[in-house]
Amino acid sequence: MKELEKQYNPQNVEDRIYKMWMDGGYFHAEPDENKKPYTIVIPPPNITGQLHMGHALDETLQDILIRVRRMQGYSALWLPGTDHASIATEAKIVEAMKKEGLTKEGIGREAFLERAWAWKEKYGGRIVEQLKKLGSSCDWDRERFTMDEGCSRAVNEVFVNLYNKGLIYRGERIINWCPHCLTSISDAEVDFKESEGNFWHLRYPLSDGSGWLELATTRPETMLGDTAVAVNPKDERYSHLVGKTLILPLVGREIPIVADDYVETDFGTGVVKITPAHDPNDYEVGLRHNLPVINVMNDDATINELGGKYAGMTREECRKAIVADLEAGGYLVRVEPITHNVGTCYRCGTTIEPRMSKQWFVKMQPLADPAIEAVRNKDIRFVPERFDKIYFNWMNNIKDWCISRQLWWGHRIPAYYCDQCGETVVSKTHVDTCPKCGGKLHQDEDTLDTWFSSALWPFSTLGWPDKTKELDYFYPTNTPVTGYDIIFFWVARMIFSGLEHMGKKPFDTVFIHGIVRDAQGRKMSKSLGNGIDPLEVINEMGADALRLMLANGTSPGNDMRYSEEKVRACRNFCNKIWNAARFILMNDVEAVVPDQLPGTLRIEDRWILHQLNALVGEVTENIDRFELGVAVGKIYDFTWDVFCDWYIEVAKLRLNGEDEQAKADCKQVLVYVMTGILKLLHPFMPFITEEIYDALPHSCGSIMISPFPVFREDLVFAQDEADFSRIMDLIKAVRALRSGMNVPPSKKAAMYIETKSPEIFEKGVAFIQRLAGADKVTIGESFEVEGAVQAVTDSARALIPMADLVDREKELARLNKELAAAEKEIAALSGRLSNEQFTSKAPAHVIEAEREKLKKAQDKKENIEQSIAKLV
RNA sequence: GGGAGCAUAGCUCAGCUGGUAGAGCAUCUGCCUUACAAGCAGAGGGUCACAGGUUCGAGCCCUGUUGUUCCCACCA
Repeated sequence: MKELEKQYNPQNVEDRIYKMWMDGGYFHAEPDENKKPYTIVIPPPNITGQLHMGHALDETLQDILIRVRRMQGYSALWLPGTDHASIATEAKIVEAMKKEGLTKEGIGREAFLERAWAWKEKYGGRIVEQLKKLGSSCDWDRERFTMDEGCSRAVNEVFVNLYNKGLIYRGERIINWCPHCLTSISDAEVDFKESEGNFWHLRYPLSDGSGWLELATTRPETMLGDTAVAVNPKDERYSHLVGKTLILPLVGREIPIVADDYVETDFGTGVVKITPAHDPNDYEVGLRHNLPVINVMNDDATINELGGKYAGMTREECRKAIVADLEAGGYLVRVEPITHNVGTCYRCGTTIEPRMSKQWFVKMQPLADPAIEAVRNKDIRFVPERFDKIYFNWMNNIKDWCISRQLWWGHRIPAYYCDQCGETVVSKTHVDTCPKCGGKLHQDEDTLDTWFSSALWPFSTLGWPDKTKELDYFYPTNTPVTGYDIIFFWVARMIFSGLEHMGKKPFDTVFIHGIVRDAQGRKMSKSLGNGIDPLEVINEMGADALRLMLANGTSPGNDMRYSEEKVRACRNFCNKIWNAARFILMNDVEAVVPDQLPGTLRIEDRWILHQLNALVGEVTENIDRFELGVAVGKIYDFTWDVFCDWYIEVAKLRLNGEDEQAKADCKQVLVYVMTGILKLLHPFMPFITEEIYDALPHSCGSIMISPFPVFREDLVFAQDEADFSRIMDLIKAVRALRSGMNVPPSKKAAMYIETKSPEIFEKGVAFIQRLAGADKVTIGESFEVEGAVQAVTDSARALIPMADLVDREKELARLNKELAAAEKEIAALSGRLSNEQFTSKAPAHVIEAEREKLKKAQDKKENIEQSIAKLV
């Protein structure tokens, strides 16, 4: 039998155990017709990423779910992998090249991609190694990468299918442009941030010299591209001007005054300058009124040659110059400070420039409809349910998805253009020659949005478009686990992609969690420097302590706060289990047969087995309902307050005794209950439970493949449970009494127990002696004891002769206080029970429970009264 | 402008379909009781944000108010 160290030391355990699991192949899942499948696909972390608390929470929750199902006999597949993260990775590589004095354009596409793959080889594995530190039981044999061959094939397949169905198209639209990343981004990738700005009130002169029109703008530099000014058609202030023209200040262009409903009469001056090339709303107005589109900016948001003397300036420089010139020209009326929302790039934070551009789009409406229906009819369910509203809101208002990126790192768009005739060919495989004219084809230079490939993750990773046995068995998957912040990016897109390409939903339940904040409730961020490194926490406290903290502290969909005290408390719990195990092992349990109970059970055995069994039932239910925090909280309480504080303490009586059979029986129960606890706890705390399981007599090679406990009718012992609780109540009452009188535990005293149920307390004599500081215990109906203090419960009175300590007046006061409390309870309960409304309307089990409580309160009151009588 | 979450002990949070409030940490008292001082035994501490309503009964359901956090839309 293995010896356990005095204190649990995770550093000595975790890596060794993880290796043992890997060597055993326990993480690997295969299609198995004798088992039910259970599948989770990991939200693929970025290859550039480093493990942070958000991952730690996400992975912990997934690992809990997958380990439970695996132990319950499912073929449980947790499919891992990483994301190429086009924009983030490319930015990092460009950054690194900059230090070498190189640019992307300088080295060219091919050389750049070589570097990128080298980068992936170097850093892509880092995050994977970090996931392992958490104990993640991913099937590493099936690890995938969004740009590996299979996933890339799926991407091309999807692109071509959607194109052929008319659901992917290329077009010139106004899109979100990041002047720093130099690429388009999707609507979902724009972060609106509140910022302080100005409302510049300008006046544009009428062409006929009859006066001015005042308007207000937050972006004066865009006036270079103005092609109209709009007013509301119902606005009587301006109706006489509609159709007239203005001379655009500084530029001199003649532009029309148009009427459009888009303009609100009560905002600003009720006049809007229209810049179709640089504002999505203006673009719409421009379409309706056939206005020219004048793009005055370059890719990097500097002013282009159409900007005349401002050409070459940045947006910011141009704004200053224009405002100064407008003021000098008498066109600036006033400047009004204003706070407004500015769109920024979610990757780099640069202000987005809306601009006209030719890009590829996914037509969303036909894809969104079935995706909405799947959630509406509960085919796919969000946990917690409220997130379906967020999903509906997004899906119902969805616009076409801009999927092309002006980046090199990613899936290159499988579209080819003919240099001769201009024909567009979209093909899964590389093509060189134009099918129409035989001319030379060149491939589109752009790549796809990184989320385009992650949208296919639940089936691309299982081998689609091939019909693999894995795809057949593991798809639809079951439970993606992710933060509410990526519902749009990932979850929504997996739903419509799965429905469209597989014809089946990608999963049934989306388990949503919140984000991990710092101790003050702030979001952890690099700029604040308040991030906590999970790896450091693991080093210091152990992975199990961190996992327990994350699991215990979370309720679905809600944010949580990280605090070191919480982890420390969990670390202490690890030590508690560890020491309970040490205690058991100290008692030479080699002969114990695992998973078996002794032929004869004592009252305390039945009590603990009843409690454990009830716990198993409850915990299983909680887990099925994704109430993981509640589940592990219950196991925690049972382990500490029930098993350690009571059962182990009473077990010592038999273990220290002479009766060898009793000793053996007790060890059997100890190991049985301990093993039950370890199994329940294993999904939450895999390392320590494995280490202890291995040290105890056990029946499986590893706890992670041992069967999860199930509720058993034959382990319900309600009567013993109730009887033992009565004994415990008396012990607690005596302890409280002694503590209140500052009697040290070492001071033993005789005890006379007056009770109507002597048979119960006869069974508890030894426990009372050990745990309530009694030496000789006598049980009967009534005793005459001089100078005794009395502890009263509903089923017994304990008289303890302590003449030197008894203060009659104090005793009387204490008992009267208890009497008053009992009477108050009786009044409340009997009031309720005599209320006909209550007895006729409340459910039977509630009434029964109330009667039971009343009975106990009355018994207790009677007992207190008798105790008082003895004092008088 | 639309929507959602949160508000419970000094702090951080549980409280599952309404049955009469819990944990961890902190505080106080007493204990080295041979698994554990990262521990053991006790104790104190809450008009469950506020105001109404439904109900025999509300922390939980409904309405409104306040505070707070967030999401979406977007303000020319």
